[in-house]
Amino acid sequence: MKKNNLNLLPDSQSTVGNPQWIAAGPGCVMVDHEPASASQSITIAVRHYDLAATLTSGQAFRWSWRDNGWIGVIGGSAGAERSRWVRLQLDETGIRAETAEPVSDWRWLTHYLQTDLELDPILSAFPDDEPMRAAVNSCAGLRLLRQPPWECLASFILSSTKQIVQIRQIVALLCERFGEPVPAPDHSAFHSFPSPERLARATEAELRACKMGFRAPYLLATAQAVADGNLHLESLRQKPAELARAELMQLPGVGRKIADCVLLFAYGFPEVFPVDVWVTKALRRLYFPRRRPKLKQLRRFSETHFGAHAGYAQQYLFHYVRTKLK
DNA sequence: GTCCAGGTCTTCC
DNA sequence: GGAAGACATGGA
Repeated sequence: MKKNNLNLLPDSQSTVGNPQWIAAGPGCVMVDHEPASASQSITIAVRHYDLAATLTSGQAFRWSWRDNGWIGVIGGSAGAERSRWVRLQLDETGIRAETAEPVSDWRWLTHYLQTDLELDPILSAFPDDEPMRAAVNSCAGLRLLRQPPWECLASFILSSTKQIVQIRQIVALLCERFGEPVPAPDHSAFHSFPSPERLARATEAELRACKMGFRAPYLLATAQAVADGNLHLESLRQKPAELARAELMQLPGVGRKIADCVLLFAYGFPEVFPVDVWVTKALRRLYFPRRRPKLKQLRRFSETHFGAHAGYAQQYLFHYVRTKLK
């Protein structure tokens, strides 16, 4: 995986208004923004943030590198906030963000990117062993995003036995066909992630036409469950991880692994450690090279070995094994 | 052409 | 409870 070098990206200037500054990240204080200072660009001061690794490490599936920036659409939670087109660039001062329309409150972005999170205490809490040292050294600055639960849940239902590049294709088709248009520069076409209500009205055949195969009935039934109020995604935030996981696993097509991805990438439960084929490979190769522990044994090991920030440790191992140990 | 992909579900023992 | 096979599709 190609990493962003701080010196690679040009420090282009905004053509609309003056950019705002947010001081964030380790040792910095978040500045509160009042509606009076609406702007279409901002620079968020961060340290230890590998934007490329973070946006391409299999957490989110809608980011693409174009015109010297990372283009994406960030949606709100529970439909309460609109979706916005955004371009991100990393330079020596931080993450520069551009939007298509003026923004007065940028917390939707800093929350998504988790730019106010101090990374060092998390890395320091990892177990002091060779695999973790190697994983951290190979992708220092990798972060966990905080995604809208519905988009995260639906995307990971589509992820089963799919390569990340294919998940991206399916999600792109789904957004194009069922999402709402989102304002973007030059009248280019971007769409929101479709709501559960919209997908609940789709037919299985329409969903299959997005190349999701046998996952179509799972996505449809889950969209209907959420749209009908049988599962309140927002209420899961307040629950213990075990209860939230059990509720998610009631949904069709959602097993332990997909539930854990949602708990980690959308709700931010720090101790949750999703075990997929790559993490299984990493754990067996790095921690049990002479045995071949079963999935259940690996889960038990991961629950005790990686500590309070096991979720972060998992993402480092996942990215490490995918990019360096293939 | 074959293998495999950020799995889950059903069936069978 | 655990193993095995089915499920769609396309990249490598």
